[in-house]
Amino acid sequence: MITIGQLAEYAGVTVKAVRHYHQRGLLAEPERDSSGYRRYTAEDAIALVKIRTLAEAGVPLARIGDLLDADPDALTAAIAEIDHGLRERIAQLRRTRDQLAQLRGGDRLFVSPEAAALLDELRELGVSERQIRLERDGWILMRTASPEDASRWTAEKRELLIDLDFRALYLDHDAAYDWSPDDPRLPALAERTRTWFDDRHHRSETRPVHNPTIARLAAQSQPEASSPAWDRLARLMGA
Amino acid sequence: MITIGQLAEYAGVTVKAVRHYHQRGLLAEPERDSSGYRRYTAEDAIALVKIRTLAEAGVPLARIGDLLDADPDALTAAIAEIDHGLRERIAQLRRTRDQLAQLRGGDRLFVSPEAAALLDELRELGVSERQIRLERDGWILMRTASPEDASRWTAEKRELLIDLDFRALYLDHDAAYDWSPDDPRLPALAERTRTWFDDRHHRSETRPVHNPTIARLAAQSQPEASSPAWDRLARLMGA
DNA sequence: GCTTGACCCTGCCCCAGGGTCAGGGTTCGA
DNA sequence: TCGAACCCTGACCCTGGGGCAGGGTCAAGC
Repeated sequence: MITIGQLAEYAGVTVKAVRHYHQRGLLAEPERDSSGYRRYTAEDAIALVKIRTLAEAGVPLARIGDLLDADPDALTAAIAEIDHGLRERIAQLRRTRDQLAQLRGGDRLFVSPEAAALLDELRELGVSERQIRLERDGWILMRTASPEDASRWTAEKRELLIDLDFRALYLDHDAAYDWSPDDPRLPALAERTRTWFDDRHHRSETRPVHNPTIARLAAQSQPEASSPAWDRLARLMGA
Repeated sequence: MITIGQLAEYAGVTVKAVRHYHQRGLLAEPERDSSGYRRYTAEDAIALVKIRTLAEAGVPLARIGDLLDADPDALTAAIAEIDHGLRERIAQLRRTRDQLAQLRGGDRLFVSPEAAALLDELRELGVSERQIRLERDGWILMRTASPEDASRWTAEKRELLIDLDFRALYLDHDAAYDWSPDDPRLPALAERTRTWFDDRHHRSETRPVHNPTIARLAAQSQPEASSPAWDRLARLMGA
């Protein structure tokens, strides 16, 4: 006959946990000795190890209670199911480890793989970090609005980047961010941009990504989403 | 600017969880629109994904708060530590899977590997299941009293079992459990047992495991731990 | 015989990480 | 213009215990 402390240590749980299991009806209350202490037998130890094993597997205590006085077939089935859940949790934890590793840097955690690839391509092109942040945030917001559209548009934009003219325009717009709104290069840039759009339209290819909703989404996401020069550019192109 | 529902779906958490993170100060409260709705930016989405990633790794919310506004070096160190914990948890879950598999049968979960081997040997010898339960429960209780002693005694008992005389005695004591207390074979068995003990003692080998404390422990652990015939045997040997 | 430290008892409140419900107001698409 | 789907706050509930209070018990050493 052993005490609650010995029992708890045997099973590797706390005394408090044992009392908790009594309260929940998982473990039968044993006899008390003359001073009111609980006195346990080997059978209690066996029952407690079973409880602990199931609890460590993540089985809720309420279900452990049912399981322990279920018939062996039901127990076997339940164990198979619990084991399956365990395997899944292990897989999940492994995925979490991968994600954790990405937490220290990079955008892959926040955007789709396609968008991440797009951002990498822009980086390689020499686009400013400010502009890349802008792009990234735009894609994040787009995905919240419509993941499928965002995915499609990402692909389209990556195709567009094959076009050397588009690349040049993109880089120039990026550079123009910091220009003075009176910069004489702005009208020329606006003209080139408009011509490029018209060309594409004439060749009746897919319309480039310039959905106003998206533009608005992106624009409102950050204070740096516009600049005096860009505002001027927008007015010049809209005219 | 997105709503709380869109934000939550993006990060794969519930709306309630987002509000919870606000309350805990993990995620800054964003601006409200004219009707009091929270309006989020891409930066909030990024922050939320970070929070979720850490939370999924099992980091307590309070610590996540500290981590998010710690310097990058501290973050890197913390991530390494968290990843280590994650790896340990995966190993732990794997162990739990093994234990779970043993839950359906066998004693290996409850006794030391040595004691399990001893029980197997007894089974092979043809010892009754009742007696094996008795042995098992005895070892469980002994381990709660003194794991090292239990381990040593287990080894000694396994050595003893090599002795053919001891085996025969063990099996006869097992069989005697069900005899009538008046059975004429009892005195002879008691005599044989005593002779065997004396022989060992003369050869001054290690004293066999017959510590009274242990006997008492085992005896009190179960109602079937004694029988009329055994009681008689004990009296005969004690005389 | 007395003290000291390690146990044990019950009962209570506390924590994380939310879920759920109540009792509203808002927005949006058909 | 109406109903569905959102959003708001606040309050209570849940699991699996931890911690503490306030007290009783036991065994060892002096």
